[in-house]
Amino acid sequence: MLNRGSGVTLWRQIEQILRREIAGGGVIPGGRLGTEHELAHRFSVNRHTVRQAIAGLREAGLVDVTQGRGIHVAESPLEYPISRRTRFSENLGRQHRTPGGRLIEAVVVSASVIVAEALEIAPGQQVHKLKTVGEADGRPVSVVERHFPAGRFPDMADRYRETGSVTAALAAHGCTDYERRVSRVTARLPDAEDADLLGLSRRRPVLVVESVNADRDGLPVEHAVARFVGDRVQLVFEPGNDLG
Amino acid sequence: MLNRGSGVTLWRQIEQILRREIAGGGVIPGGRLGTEHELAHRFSVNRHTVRQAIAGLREAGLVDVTQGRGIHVAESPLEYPISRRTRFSENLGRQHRTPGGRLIEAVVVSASVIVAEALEIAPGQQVHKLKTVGEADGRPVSVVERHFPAGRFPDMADRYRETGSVTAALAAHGCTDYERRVSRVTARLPDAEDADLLGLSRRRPVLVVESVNADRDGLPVEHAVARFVGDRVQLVFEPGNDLG
DNA sequence: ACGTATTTGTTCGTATGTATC
DNA sequence: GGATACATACGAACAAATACG
Repeated sequence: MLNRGSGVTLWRQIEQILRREIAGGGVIPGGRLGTEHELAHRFSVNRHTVRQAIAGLREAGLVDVTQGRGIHVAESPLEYPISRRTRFSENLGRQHRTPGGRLIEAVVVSASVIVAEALEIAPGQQVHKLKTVGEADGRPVSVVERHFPAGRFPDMADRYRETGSVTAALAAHGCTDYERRVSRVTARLPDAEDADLLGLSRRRPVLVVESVNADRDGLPVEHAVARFVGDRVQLVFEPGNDLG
Repeated sequence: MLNRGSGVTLWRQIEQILRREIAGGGVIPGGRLGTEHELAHRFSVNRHTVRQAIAGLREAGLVDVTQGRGIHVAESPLEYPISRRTRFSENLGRQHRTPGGRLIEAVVVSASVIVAEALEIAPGQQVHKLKTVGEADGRPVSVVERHFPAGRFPDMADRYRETGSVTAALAAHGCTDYERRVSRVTARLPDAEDADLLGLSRRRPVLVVESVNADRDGLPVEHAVARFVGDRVQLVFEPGNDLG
C-alpha cells in the first residue's frame, strides 16, 4: 500500500490517500474516517505517523477531530443568509437541502417584559407563542420561538397550522410585507429541551439569534428567538443584500 | 427581616429583597449572590424556599444560575454592533467601557487556501498575520486573527506596533477607507489557546466571526477571524446602520 | 450521578535518514 | 569523511474528553 524509501514520506502518502477517499466520496461528510488506531493498523505505521497525516487534513479543513469522538469528515456548514428579508423557514431551499419543519407548541400567553418591549405593547398583553423545529435533510438545525401580538393577529396559530408558513399566516391577517429590524447574536450551551429537540449534546454550543420583524409602517409584527446548532450552521450577514 | 403570615409568601419577599439588592448595585454584575445554602441561612428559611425566589430572578434574566458555579448576577452583555463600517478595536468606546488591546503575535506567513481565497491572491503568497486580544474594562472579550496581503501592505506589522490601530496602519499604506463585505458567524468551543487568552473555561462557547474588509475599489484588504466570549457578547446586526 | 470503555492529546525516549557546512 | 542539525518514524505511557450504560 505504501511506498517506503520512495522519497515521499509515509505521512504525506497517507494524507494523499485519505484526501482522495474524501474527495471521491468514499466517506460521506459527517462519517467517521476511522480511529487513529485503525488507520495505523491499516497502513502498518505508528499512530504518530497517522496523526501527522491527519494534521494536514485538519489544516485543510477536510476533517473534524475531536477528543473522545474520533475523526469525522467535515460537513460543509449550512449557510444561513440573514438580511432584511430573511424568512427563517424559507431560507434553506436554495442550497439543495430539503427543508422542513414541525410545530412543537402553539399557545397564547401574556407577554413577558422582553417580548412586550420588542413588540411595543404593554407587558401582560396576550401574545401567540409558536415554537417550531426547522430541519434540513431530515436533521434538526434550528428551534425557533416566535411571539405575535394576539390583538392584531388573533388567528395566528390556526392560520399557521393551515399553511405551515409564518409569512402566509401573517398575510392572512392583512400583513403582506415585513422586514427584519435587528438581529442579536449570542452563543451559549443549550438547555435540556433545546438539546433534545436539536438532537445535540448539552456540551455543544448553540447560536442564539434574537430578531424583530416589523411591517412597512415600522410596527413590530414578530419577535423571534432562534437557536441553531452552532457548528453546523453559519449565519451570513451581507450588507449588500439589504439593499436589494 | 421577613414577615411571616403577612399574606405575602416568603419566597416572594426574598425575591423582592434580592431584586432591590441587585438593582441598587449591592452586588456587582458578575459577582456572586451567595450559595443557596448561604441565602437559606441568611433568611432562616429552607433551601427550597430560596430556590423558588431564585427561579423568579432567573426568569427575569437578573441572575445566571449554573450548576457547580453558583448564582451570579447577570452581566449586561457587551453589545457589539456590526455593520459595513465596523472596526473591531474601535467598537467598544461608545458603551462606557474602557477598550484596550494587546498584540499577541505578528508574523509573515504564506497564505492558506482560505485566506488566499478571501483576499483574492494566490495561495502561498506572503501575508501578514496579526493576532490581538481585545479587552473591555480590563477583561478580555475577543481574540482577533487578521491577515493582510504583504505585497500591498509591506510594513503592516511595524505600522500597527507604532499606532496600535489597524485603521491607522492601513492608512499609512495609502488605504484610507474600507468597508466590511461579509460576516460569517458560527459558534464552537474554544481551543486551548483561545480559552487561555480569553480567560475562559473550555466548556463555554465562543462566537466566531469571519469577515472580509475591502477597499473602495472592492479589492479585499483584510481577512479577519474573531472569537468572542459567547455569553458575554451580543453581536448586533442592524440593516439600517449600513446605509449611514 | 457515576463508572467504564473508547478515542484523541501530550510527552517522554530512541533510532534512522537526509541535508548542510 | 566528519560533525551537526532537523525532520521522520516508532514505542510506551499517561492525560483528557467523549459516549454509553
